[in-house]
Amino acid sequence: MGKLEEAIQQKDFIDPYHKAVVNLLFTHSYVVGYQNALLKPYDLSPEQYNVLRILRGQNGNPTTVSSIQERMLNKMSNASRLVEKLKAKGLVLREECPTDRRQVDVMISAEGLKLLEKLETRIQDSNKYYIKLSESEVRNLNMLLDKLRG
Amino acid sequence: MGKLEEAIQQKDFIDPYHKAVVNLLFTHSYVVGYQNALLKPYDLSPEQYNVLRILRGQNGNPTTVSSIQERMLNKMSNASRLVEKLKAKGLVLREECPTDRRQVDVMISAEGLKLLEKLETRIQDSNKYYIKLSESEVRNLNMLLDKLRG
DNA sequence: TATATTTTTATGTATATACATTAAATTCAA
DNA sequence: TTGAATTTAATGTATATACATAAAAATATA
Repeated sequence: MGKLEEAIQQKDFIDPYHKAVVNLLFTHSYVVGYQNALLKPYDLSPEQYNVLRILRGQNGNPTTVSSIQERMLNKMSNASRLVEKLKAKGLVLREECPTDRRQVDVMISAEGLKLLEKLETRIQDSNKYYIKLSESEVRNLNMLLDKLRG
Repeated sequence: MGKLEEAIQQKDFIDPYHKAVVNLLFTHSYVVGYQNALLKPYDLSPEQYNVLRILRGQNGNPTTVSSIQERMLNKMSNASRLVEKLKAKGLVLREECPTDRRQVDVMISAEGLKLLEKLETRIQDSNKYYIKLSESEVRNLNMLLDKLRG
């Protein structure tokens, strides 16, 4: 795969910033491709997997839909419908919040936890396989992405 | 925005590789948000804009749909329908390839070129505004993304 | 307290994506 | 040279995304 210019046969970028935008979009597609392939047998999308992880991070405390939305990777996505899908698969529990009836309490189910556990090592192996960077380079990349967003 | 852990209130990543995946998805959403906002008044999606740039890069030579597909940022997207949209807006020309009737020759139109030109400086300014990295950091990021894909 | 404003979730809708399938044209091979 | 295999583009379909709007409940204000 290698250099962006060769991968997409484009070389007339406005400047390195524009190239970075294209590079991010292209690398995103590369990563999501592997994620989809791994998660598809389990009938999960990458964002659904992420929401399950968000819920597990609550250590048993219920979370509202808006709180999930804030933490989602795709800000404009739709937490409500996503939770609905996960509930239909039995991976989360959803019930009216007793203190505020507008809100909805969402929790990961035992089945959801089991699925996450089953996926953990597969994902770890997969990530290391297709991310062709050393650990220090990955840390550097994380630092730059954090800084990029300011 | 800053550090990923704070931005999405998640800190239990499997390892730096997994964090990089999440960071890429999140940063992608950040970037695409700005791209959408900029392009929306012109009724273009980021990938449509990219295809126009691919076509301009051909310097007047027609390109086939499969060739566009290969160069697109989103490998699984649908070049055929995207070209159809751009044609409906008068931004590209499309006609049967004379030497191979399966193929379709696509070219950017004068109107398409004019639109790209109009967008150029806006995009350049916008990119520099929301990518909060120095030029050397951006180059470093591009290098790491290229290397990531191997 | 009654009404307006805000918050929270759900829904509507157009577009985009992922992926399978179809249809037509070309190339390959018996 | 005829039929099989391949290539190319288009279409079908389910899901996801972007964004507007609606509906219900809570809070603020007159």
